[in-house]
Amino acid sequence: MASITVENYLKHILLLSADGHALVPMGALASALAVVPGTATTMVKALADEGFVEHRPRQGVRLTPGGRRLALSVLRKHRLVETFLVNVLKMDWAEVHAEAEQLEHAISDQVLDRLDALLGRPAADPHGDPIPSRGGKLDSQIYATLATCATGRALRVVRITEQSQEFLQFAEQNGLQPGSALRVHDRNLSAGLVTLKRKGGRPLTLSLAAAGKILVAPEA
Amino acid sequence: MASITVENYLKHILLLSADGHALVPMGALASALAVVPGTATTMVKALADEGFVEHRPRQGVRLTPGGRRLALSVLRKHRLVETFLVNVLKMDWAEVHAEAEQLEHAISDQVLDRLDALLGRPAADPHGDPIPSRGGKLDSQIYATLATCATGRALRVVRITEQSQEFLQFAEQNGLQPGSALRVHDRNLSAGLVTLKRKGGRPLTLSLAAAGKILVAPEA
DNA sequence: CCGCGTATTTTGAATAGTCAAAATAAAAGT
DNA sequence: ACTTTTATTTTGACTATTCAAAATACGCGG
Repeated sequence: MASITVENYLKHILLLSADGHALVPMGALASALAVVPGTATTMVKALADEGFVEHRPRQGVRLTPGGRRLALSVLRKHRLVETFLVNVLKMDWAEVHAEAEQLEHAISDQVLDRLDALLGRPAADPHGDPIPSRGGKLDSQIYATLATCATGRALRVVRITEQSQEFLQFAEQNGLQPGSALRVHDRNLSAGLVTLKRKGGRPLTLSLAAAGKILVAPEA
Repeated sequence: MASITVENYLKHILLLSADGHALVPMGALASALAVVPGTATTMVKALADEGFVEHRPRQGVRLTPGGRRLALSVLRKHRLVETFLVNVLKMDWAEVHAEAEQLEHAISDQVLDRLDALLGRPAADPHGDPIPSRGGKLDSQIYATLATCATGRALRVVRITEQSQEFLQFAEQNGLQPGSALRVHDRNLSAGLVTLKRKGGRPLTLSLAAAGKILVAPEA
């Protein structure tokens, strides 16, 4: 059985690697895990010995197929647990991340499967992040952000790419949950501001930095 | 934060201590936790340093009020999680113990409270064991067992005092879940056998040892 | 009171994961 | 090319938890 620590390392390598092939630099991994860089190096070498990752010294780490499989199963647990906490226990969208961080290591595949069925086998969690399938497929579509999409078109919020309480709470209070309908009214690059029109709401102005954290898709 | 190991030691001391005042011998604790006796001694001394237990060398351990509080909160988590797994996820009564063993250390008080509400604030788990209240009260009623109760009276199964898969499965297959109605038809101490009549079922014969693990209350 | 068996404690060593700080390699600037 | 900066790795040490095996204390039968 992989320890909680091992599961966390693998999950974060997966999350930082995006295309699943790029090398994740040690520094990035260490800071994601809140350990000093030396610790990450030591641990990554141990993971390499166990066949979970490939370590290119002074360049970074990459998951092996086996490591990826394990990482995806942890991520699946995390996102299904989040979905459960929000949809069934009615917890606040912005605060479930920390809870899931613990539960993802304690839940068995059996329990997870029941939970999945109870939730109706959802494809995405409440933040809009895709949930890996049981078979380990991750539907990673590329979306535009409010900072980059065309103005004027009808859009739908797909996902918030930021885990912090503050930001999620801010998004929620301004009606920017995944699923919300809106359009970009104006974008002023020199001022770094984006103005939105929400369906039946007052206009809202965001900084370009914040807008870049909100993924959107064109309204079907 | 108490580690998972600490939580487990405290929980088992609570479970082995019954009246909450008796000293738990090291050997019993060690075997409940599946560690060698020396390990239990070492750990108990550490727990004593942190104020969770009182250690009487060569006699045993006992929880301090602080240790008891923590132990009860772990036990509450364990039993509410079991209830959730059976009542909501429809898992098998006999297999939830091991699952809860993991989850009890990963679930926050906040999540637990929502779960408790979802379940209707139950007083006992699916095995019939009482669930400690949020305030840390444990309703520990003394029940008779099938090995000791009066014969002929209408009874109801209250609890199975045995965690093993085999036994729970056996009990389930023979209609001996908490709540089942039955009466003791005959008890033969010299042969070590107890014969039951279940409401609308064929008679069933149990060993005295097995009968002693099934707690019953007189039918209201 | 003495020796015996059993439960408990001690001692020494191992493992997993971590940090601090020194050493090193690679990248970047002049 | 030479120096500086920055990222990574190494080294030595520490904590929590565990085991194996040796030492010790306790209660019991004679």
